[in-house]
Amino acid sequence: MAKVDTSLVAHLPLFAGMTPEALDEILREARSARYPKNSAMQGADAQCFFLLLHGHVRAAKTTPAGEQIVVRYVTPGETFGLAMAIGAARYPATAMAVDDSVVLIWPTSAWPRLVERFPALAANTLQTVGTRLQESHTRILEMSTQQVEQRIAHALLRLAKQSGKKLDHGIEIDFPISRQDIAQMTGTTLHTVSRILSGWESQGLVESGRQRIILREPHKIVVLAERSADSGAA
Amino acid sequence: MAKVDTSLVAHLPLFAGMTPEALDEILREARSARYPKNSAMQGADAQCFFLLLHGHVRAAKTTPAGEQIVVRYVTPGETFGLAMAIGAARYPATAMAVDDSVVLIWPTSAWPRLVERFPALAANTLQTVGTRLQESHTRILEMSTQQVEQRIAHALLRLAKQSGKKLDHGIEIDFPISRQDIAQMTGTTLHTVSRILSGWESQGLVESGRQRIILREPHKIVVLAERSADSGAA
DNA sequence: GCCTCGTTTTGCGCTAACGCAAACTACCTG
DNA sequence: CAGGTAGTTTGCGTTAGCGCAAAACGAGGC
Repeated sequence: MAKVDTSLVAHLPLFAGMTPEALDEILREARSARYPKNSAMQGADAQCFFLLLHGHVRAAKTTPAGEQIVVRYVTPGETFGLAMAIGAARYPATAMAVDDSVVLIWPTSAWPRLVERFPALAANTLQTVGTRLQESHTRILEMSTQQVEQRIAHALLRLAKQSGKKLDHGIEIDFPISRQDIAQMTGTTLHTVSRILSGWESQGLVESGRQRIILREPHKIVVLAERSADSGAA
Repeated sequence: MAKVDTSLVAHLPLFAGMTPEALDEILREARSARYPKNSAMQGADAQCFFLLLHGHVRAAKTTPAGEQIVVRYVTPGETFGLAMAIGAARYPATAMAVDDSVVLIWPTSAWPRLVERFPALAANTLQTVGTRLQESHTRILEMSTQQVEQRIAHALLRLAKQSGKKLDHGIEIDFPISRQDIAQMTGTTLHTVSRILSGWESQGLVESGRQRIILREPHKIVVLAERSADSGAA
């Protein structure tokens, strides 16, 4: 098993406040793996937890009826599959690589030992889980109070912020994402997303194509996102 | 400052795996307070965190436009106002006692010390925050895929489960809750909630009045909750 | 017992968004 | 290069639920 270069991950919030030796010890328990684009990453029960090193991962939750929602897109440096840290035996969501991805993998069984030995690990994880909880609440707030157009605007701005590639003529979302995906992030249908993006495209706000979106006028999209339900159109 | 009886709180998940001495030491840092019905419990910045001993607390989040959503109802034994544990300087939500309530209060400043001294505290908190995160995701899933009637059914069943008082003719939700509150939990309007509850009432599923709801036929409400969008009506 | 205020109910019109269906397009495969 | 597949666009009819407004109700205060 190839050893992971600590310098690549030392700066991550997960490892904040840890000595190089501690980090080294933690990394020794991990193995790394590569997942090709569009491959599923998890089985039903939570035997591992992951740290994404490279690529992009989509975490989604499925209804009994088979409909899906996107819980989040994981970007490099983030952890996922933390079911066991919160005491769940099975993953609440499924993960799938949307791009060729590289991850570090720890067996779930290592977690209790690691936490006991390095309490900062629990504290750091608490921070990130807490942040995600707040983001969830924000999302619930948006779904409760905003129209679809505003929600899509917010979703795209968030994606651009966390995975945006700066171009000279805008910001491109740096992984393949379909209308359907955006619909599943905002609680609507791919049809509605398509209509709205088409509208934006004809106004020059975005440029988009097959699984590809470029924000040409991020500033104007911010305005759209913040426009309250009753502020008049056009 | 009156000392808190450890036996009242020793069994709480927050203190799982702690010695009586540790518990005692933690409780020594807390003070208790009583909040009358309908009083606000927090200022803007997160100077304290709370453990609810008695009563019921409503945690709500407000939009820039002044609309509110209910994040959750806190039941006795649960913590709230944990902003600092996740590194936030200000509360993301506001708390208000919906019943006469009694809480334990710790100063935010005590948290880092407590966590360092009792690592189990962080681990336990991680568990509860993680559980809440999952509940949030479930709520997002419901808002994305279910109709209002199903969402209301789920919300009431959840309330009944966590704060239901068993009567011989059903389950009563054990604190004052208005149509507006339910609307803010399910992402709809008080009008729609009222209409749906009226409908249920005329079918004998519930009995309700001013800030008061009794589930008369919990079983049938479960059926309603699980009915998928397309399953035909009556 | 009467008054007042907050909550709930209900009617009515409207529209944002869905759902279905069909056409179109880009990409990948053989 | 032809064919197939997955993603996207668009039209059209429908409707769940909103928004407004007014009335009815009920609880607590004076």
